[in-house]
Amino acid sequence: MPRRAAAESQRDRRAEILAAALDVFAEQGFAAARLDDVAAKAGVAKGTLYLHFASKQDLFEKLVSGEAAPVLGQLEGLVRHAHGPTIELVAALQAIFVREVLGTRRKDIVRLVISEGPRFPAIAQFWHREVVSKGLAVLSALARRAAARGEIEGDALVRFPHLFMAPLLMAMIWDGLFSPFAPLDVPALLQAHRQVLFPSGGTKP
Amino acid sequence: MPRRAAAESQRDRRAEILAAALDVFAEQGFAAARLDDVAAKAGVAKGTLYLHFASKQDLFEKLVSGEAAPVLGQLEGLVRHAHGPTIELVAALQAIFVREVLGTRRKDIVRLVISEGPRFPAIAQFWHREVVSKGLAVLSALARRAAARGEIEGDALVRFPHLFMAPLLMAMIWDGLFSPFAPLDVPALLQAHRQVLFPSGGTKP
DNA sequence: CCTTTATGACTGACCAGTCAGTCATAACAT
DNA sequence: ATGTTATGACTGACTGGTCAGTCATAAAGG
Repeated sequence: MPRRAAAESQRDRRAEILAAALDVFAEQGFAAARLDDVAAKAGVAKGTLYLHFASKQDLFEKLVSGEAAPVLGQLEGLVRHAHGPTIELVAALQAIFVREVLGTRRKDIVRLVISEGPRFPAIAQFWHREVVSKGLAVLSALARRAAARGEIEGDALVRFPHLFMAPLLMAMIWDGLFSPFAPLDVPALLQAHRQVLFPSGGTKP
Repeated sequence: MPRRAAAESQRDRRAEILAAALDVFAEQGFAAARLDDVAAKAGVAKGTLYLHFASKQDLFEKLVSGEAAPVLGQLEGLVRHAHGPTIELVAALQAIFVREVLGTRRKDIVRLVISEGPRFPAIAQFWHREVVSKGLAVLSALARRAAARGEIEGDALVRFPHLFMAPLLMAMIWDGLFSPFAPLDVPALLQAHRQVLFPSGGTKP
């Protein structure tokens, strides 16, 4: 086998293991997850896990630290090359979040960070530095743009872009907890949120 | 010991065990929590736990199902006997939440429900029925009141009272994850949220 | 005494992590 | 081409430690 192909199959293996690990960790949580299950789901022997990751914790940390960048990139690009009413921009950002996070297994990563983060300070810190603070900076810029265009009043959203995120976070948690017996109409929730954020319908009052 | 006193000391024991269990479960999560630790912290032997609870899971379920009612009662009372601008009512509700949930170990209960709920459908269902849906009903009534007084526009908050709760939820999660290295100014966040909800400052435009 | 309540040593299942051994493929030799 | 040796990814039975739950025994209460 040429060196290139070997390196590729190596990466594939690793990716398979990470995918299996996501399944198992998302379903069981860190402590209850069994590496035998991860190995079985990945179609490898347990020993193989240890050729790619140093320990259960290492596997977990690699898993939740791996998927961060691309979505943030999309958001940043959208805001940087923005034109038109900010309410439409917000709708587009929300749609990206719904499609790329709520609609994929990335939501499970976020839920794992929320659930297990308190016991893994390194993960919490990484996520705050690499994801949360960057995301909030983008949203704050968005709020500044809306204020400059006269679409919103006050500096509340510039100082606390968290207020953009909060309903998205709630949707994610609701989905994990209650959706089997009390589903939440997320698009309607987000539309309602835009109504609240832009009471005049997105135009200068 | 008269029957009354015996029953009381029985209840005290139980309360001590539940308090210790909250400490341990909140710190470790369900799976990693050790009942030896709970017993030690409660000052009893491990066998004693099984005189009060049938199993680890039973203890956990009793723990997260026990603390729900009183706070909701406060909220309901406040809204029922309301007078004055709704923005002040909202500020009062938020203050209750900060004092009675964020400021106590009740926040740990909520975090446990969020983290472990997906693996304990009975708990998720109980909380949705007894806490979440009741809380949302109160908040929806609040929104209807504000709309009737002309303090807000549209029906977004009536249909999705979730939008009241979302920042409180975010504050709770942020506190558990990031507060050691990136504390959040919760009162300022909530004030900003009120600014967004009541753009005209709480008076009819 | 006799009942109720509490104890903590014990058991058995469970699981992270190990490591001696296998085998497909690569590299080299003829 | 064909045979020979080297490599290292992969395997899975095994080990040692952990912990939920039990139960024979002891204390406390009346």
